[in-house]
Amino acid sequence: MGTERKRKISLFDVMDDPSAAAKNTKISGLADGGINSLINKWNGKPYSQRYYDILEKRRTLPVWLQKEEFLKTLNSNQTLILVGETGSGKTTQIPQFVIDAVDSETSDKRRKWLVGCTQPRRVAAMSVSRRVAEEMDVTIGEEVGYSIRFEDCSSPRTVLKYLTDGMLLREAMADPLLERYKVIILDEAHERTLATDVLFGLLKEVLKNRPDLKLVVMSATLEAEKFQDYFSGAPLMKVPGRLHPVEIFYTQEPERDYLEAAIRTVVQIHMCEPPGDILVFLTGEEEIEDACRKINKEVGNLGDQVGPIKVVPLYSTLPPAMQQKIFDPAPEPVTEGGPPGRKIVVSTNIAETSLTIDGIVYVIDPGFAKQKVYNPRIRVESLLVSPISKASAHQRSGRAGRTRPGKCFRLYTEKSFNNDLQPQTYPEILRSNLANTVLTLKKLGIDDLVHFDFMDPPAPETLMRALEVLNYLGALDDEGNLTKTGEIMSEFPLDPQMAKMLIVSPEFNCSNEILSVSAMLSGPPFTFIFLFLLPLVSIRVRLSSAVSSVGSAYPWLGGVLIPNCFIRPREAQKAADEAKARFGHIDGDHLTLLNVYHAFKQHNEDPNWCYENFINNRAMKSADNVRQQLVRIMSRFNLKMCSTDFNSRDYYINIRKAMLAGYFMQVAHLERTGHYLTVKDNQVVHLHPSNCLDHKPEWVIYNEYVLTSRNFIRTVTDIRGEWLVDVASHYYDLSNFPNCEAKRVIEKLYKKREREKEESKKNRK
DNA sequence: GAGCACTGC
Repeated sequence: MGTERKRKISLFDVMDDPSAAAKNTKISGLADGGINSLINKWNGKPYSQRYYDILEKRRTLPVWLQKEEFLKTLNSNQTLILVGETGSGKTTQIPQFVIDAVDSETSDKRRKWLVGCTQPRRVAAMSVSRRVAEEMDVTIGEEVGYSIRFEDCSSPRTVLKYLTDGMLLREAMADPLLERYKVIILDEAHERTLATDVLFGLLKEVLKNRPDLKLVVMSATLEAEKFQDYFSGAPLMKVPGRLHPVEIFYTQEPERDYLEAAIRTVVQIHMCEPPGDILVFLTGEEEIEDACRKINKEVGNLGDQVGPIKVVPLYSTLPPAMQQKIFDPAPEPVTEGGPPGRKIVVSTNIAETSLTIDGIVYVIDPGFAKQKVYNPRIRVESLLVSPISKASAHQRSGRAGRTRPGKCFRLYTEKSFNNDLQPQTYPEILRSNLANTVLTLKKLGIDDLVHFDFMDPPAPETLMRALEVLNYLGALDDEGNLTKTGEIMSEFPLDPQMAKMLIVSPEFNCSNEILSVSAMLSGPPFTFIFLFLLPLVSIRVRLSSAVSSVGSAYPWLGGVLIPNCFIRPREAQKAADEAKARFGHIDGDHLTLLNVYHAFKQHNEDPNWCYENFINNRAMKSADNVRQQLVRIMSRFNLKMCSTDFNSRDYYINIRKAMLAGYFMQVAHLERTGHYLTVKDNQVVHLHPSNCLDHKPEWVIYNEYVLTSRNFIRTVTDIRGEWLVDVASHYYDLSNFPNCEAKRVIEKLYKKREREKEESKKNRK
């Protein structure tokens, strides 16, 4: 042991590693020369005992065995690909290796350099940076920090910053060469989020212009060679993970009903397998709740011959208190020495990627997940239950081997796994509406999108659609160049339509109200579990997420997930509906949301008021947060905050007109047949039953097009046909309009306008 | 009269 340690010391002492000296001190009792090393070079304070305790554990991480190799490779290359499985320690250790190396070769001790490490999720950026600050024995926000939307926890002293990939993209908009950074680490690159994919292309350009910048791409398996090709043969390093073996079982025959098969498998495991918790992957809330009931019933029928079970559902919209239950221990045996209890977690993909549950020994994988697909032709996207990828299946099975050897039951045949599953899930950029992304790219100075070096180029049609939308919104001119309006739009963390509606809202004298509506329509109202208690050694961050996120991938409007501020508990649906009706505005759902926001403020943001009115307090707080951010951006561009007099007839009219100025491409017309057709695309759509209108308006704008049991438009507001002609005549240009009822109506409206003009002329004469 | 996989600025 001693020799091994000494060997390690000799390997690392090039790096001026204080821990090496500390080891020396400990082992041989030599304080000599170790005195300076007992001082933390980052903050000049003596190391705490805890530092050494953690260091001991850190050194056992697989990645430490390759520290020297890593630094050598990094030293002689501008780009490096690092592949590491779960438990290798790459997310926490590699960035520390990097800052040590940069520090030792920088003569300028004023340290005007920074190392950035991106994460796809905020929680990861926060928790990992906290952990690393602890490991380095510094205060979070000082030498080590993080930066996420709404929270910049870093200082001028910061040398290592964890940030979300989207945040780095935002920084690039202001600092196109990312000049603050010496090294950028793109972590979880295999997830291929929209932001990471854009960063790939951007960094490839930046590296050409900045020979002093280095890039480390960290990923979990499989696609590494693809990354290598993309980054012109950058060296590849592999770090082993640390997972227990997981035995994989397939079914002999394809299962007809995966839900039934999953439940059957749960029961069998519970009856026949040794103790250990079960994780079942299903596709959605309803299915999960259904499965939980059935599992309870079936195991209940078995009586006392089996141990007690605790069945826990898990999906993102579950209230946090309920989510917390996944960490409860398995139930105790009913009688002493009786059959042991078992916890059964029935979860969506959230457990595949974002969340880790320790103690899982058995995984049941039916092989399906809900995935978003985008069809640029009809500009509609929908959630489809579809087969997962091999990478995803691999990640799911890995969930069984966190604490000890486990088993994974795949409810499909081995042949099907080999032949039918695609290796990776399509990256988000191929499944998304790219209006927002294109706007960002334009702002980043990338003019030629066709020749932009995407790792996976999106369909030309998707890019064309995006350019078209941006042109209609006035963000791009006819040559495709960013306009002044486009510049401002790109600064808003919103989809282009919404950004446009905000920018023009002062002209309609209602920017205060449009700000509130926008905030209510955006923001992250999602509930998630936040874990402060991190495992000492390995910090888990999402490994593979073949079935991973789809960002701004909504039809038409490209990217607003309605935060449902209305709570509707199963046991109090009627009361909840009545409460909602009290906020209802007959002209539409947007105005209803405005009512809710105003009421929330009038009641001083009181959580009790929220509870009594079936309003989601978290969603409201989030909306308020978003609103504040939007206000700051508005002020930055001298956009006036104003309101029409509430008692004026025009109060709501102005708001509706301003909304139309952004959302004129999302209009539906009520046909004489009694159903709605979307304008120009002529898709038959239905008002979503959640709407609060008391009538069927002839024209509506809608915020969301959802394809479920029918084609629904959700969050709709009544507008007038005349406004189409007034506010968006460039889009409602009749020479470029498919022949339909709506066209004929608009034609009449134009003629009416003409007549009015004539008359007013006459009257003036 | 219906339902929401998961993220991000």
